[in-house]
Amino acid sequence: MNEKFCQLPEEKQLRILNAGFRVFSKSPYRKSPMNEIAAEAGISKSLLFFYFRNKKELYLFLMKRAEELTMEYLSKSGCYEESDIFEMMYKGLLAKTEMMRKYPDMSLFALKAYYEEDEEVKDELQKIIAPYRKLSTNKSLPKLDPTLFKDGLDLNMMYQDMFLASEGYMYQMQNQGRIDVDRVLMDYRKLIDFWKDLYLK
Amino acid sequence: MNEKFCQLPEEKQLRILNAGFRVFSKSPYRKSPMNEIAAEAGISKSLLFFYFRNKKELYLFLMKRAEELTMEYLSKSGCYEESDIFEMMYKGLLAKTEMMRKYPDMSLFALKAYYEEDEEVKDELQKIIAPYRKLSTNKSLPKLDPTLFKDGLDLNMMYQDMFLASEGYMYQMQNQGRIDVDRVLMDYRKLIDFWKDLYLK
DNA sequence: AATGGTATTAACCGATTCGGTCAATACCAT
DNA sequence: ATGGTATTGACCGAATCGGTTAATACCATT
Repeated sequence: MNEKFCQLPEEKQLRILNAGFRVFSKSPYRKSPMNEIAAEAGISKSLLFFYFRNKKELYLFLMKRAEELTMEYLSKSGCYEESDIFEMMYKGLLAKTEMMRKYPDMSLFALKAYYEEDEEVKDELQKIIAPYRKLSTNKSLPKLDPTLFKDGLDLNMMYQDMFLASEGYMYQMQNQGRIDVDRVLMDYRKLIDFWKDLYLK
Repeated sequence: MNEKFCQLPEEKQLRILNAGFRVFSKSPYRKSPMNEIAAEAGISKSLLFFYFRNKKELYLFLMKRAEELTMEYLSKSGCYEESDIFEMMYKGLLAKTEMMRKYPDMSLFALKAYYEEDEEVKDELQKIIAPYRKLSTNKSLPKLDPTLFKDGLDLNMMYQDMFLASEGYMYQMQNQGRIDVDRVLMDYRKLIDFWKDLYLK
């Protein structure tokens, strides 16, 4: 990546980043042309090639950024320090919605990159993705104090229920073109409170 | 579509259908080449053009088939006649998993087609999709007998929870290359039973 | 107004890919 | 051998691709 790119005003950087996320999220690597990205960003193809030597460099740069931003937003959300599992999930989704507000296509891009198999980028991509992989470990149940929950409750099933519903939530959000972030958050908050009432003593 | 296509042995028809679903589900219409579909199906491009006059015809044919098959599988599952909401959801997902067994990429194809905006197919596509649209109305709560459920339970929230978790389930399934259908069904059954225990009196 | 450095682009290139055609071939029963 | 059918390789013109380069627009300083 050309150093000049970092010196760009943030608004322009964002436009280019999001254009890249957008185009690469809609087609596989090979089928995602640079001129489309340039057009989407409102700059010429030549300028895009000035900032990034070639397509591969741009693609890997985007993946690296996606990983960095995800880590940053998640840790900034404080969801890791949260001991209350309900608030932990809420903070997690809060972080994701804020990311979607600023980078609407980043998570879709990352998901697609996760399964990208093009020889030209496959190997180097995997190295960048590695930290991402550990992150998806939160499918499994964290440690909980059983005395806080209703007697006889299967904590594993409870967590699976909540985890899946959250995934479903994100899924629904992505399949909507425009996202009313505040509305989404309110709905999710209601769901969390519903669970608290349902599961806690 | 050429009449000869219908006279093909089912195995070969299936190969071609699934190849189409697969390729079109990975890229937008414009970026999905016929020769890739042919190769995936194990036939020559010429033969594919013998069965379908052009790309547009194949694409629209696939969408029509996807819609027919979905309707067929769903009504055959008996989920519409089911009065027990839990069993209704189970039967619904059962139908979907059976579809995924036979047509692994069909639902992804349909989802992508849902948002396809290419001028070449957009208008005619919308006509075919119309029935599909009504189907997604089941986001809203069906009528339920409140006396069956635990007192004070917010039925609307309950349904939203279950609906979202089911969506999350499908989502997870699709992002796995190969699907262990039986395993998936067993897990979902456990989830349903968990809900029954949780929500019913 | 001339200068010079920087940001940006239009025009171009060779290679590849695309949708689609068609004449030729493989296959198979008679 | 024959004749019909299923299937393909080779080909076409047009478009698209990644990438280069020489030219231009822009802007502050003199």
